[in-house]
Amino acid sequence: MEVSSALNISAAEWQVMRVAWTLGQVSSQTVSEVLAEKMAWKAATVKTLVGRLVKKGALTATRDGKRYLYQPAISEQQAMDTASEVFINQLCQHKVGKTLLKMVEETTLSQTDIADLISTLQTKQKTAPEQVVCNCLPDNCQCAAGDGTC
Amino acid sequence: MEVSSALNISAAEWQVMRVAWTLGQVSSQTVSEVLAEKMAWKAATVKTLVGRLVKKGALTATRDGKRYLYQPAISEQQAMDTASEVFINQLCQHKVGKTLLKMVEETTLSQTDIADLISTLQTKQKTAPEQVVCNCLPDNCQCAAGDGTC
DNA sequence: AAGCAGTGACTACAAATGTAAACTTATAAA
DNA sequence: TTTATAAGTTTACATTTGTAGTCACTGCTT
Repeated sequence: MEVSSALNISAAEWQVMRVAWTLGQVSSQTVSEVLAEKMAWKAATVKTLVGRLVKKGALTATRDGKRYLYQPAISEQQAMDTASEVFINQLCQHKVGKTLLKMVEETTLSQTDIADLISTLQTKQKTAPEQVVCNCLPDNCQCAAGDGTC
Repeated sequence: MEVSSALNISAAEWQVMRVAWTLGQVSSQTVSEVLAEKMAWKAATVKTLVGRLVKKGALTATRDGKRYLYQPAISEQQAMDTASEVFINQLCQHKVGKTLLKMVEETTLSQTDIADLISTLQTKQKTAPEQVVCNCLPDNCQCAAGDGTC
């Protein structure tokens, strides 16, 4: 089963979370400063976003004098994994491989990342199917080929 | 530069596009039937979605008697690549590798997909950096480690 | 020719999202 | 203690998104 507390974080909110995840604990002002150039948001916008994140349970607030310090209530990796899952599940399973390939091609990966990926892939290779069937249509795929390859 | 016709397709719309991409050409009724169990949408909902997709330029409509036949105006792979890019760019670059790994672990990939991935990774390995620096903060990373590793 | 049934077009509407102004309140400084 | 100010809280508002009802039109059928 899946706990799947979903907790969906929007794109704008995600930016705020990244700062919180990176710094561990932030004031809304810090977030504003950090995202100043990248987002050019007014302080009010950041406050709204932070407020929504607290309400959603993605951030926890701790009083600190006149202000609050916010800390992530969920781990970045967990959030990213959930987001990845949602993203992948939205795609045609038959084409996920191609898309993953594109992502690997377009992304800068570290030696470690690459080594881990290769290792995992080699293991998967032992039991991987010849074809991953398209799941865009119910049961029987009616696509051109008619063999589930879309 | 980037043409970046973005053309952002929502989650619900994506479901419709998948059917269109798979069948090449569809009537709104076909979409309804195909997504019947998976989405349980009323016919009206599908029509709205199709309408929006046409307006967005993701689908093209061709008259066919009393109805229209819709065909994708953009390729699935292109759409997926764009979506991937947007998704990846939203994440901390330092952690993209871990996330990609998770995706690879959680996804069913074909022998070909795996072979292609390994091949690409081995090539990247030759020029990959030791570390991918976190880009969650402006210039100087202030995270714990202070060395850009978040 | 009249009518029915399937389609598209228009309208609806709440929730989520992106952005932000305005108001209020609680400190820190004077 | 008064006050300036930075924070948080409330309110605002246009879009987008998810879902769907309703109305009008157009061929196919009798």
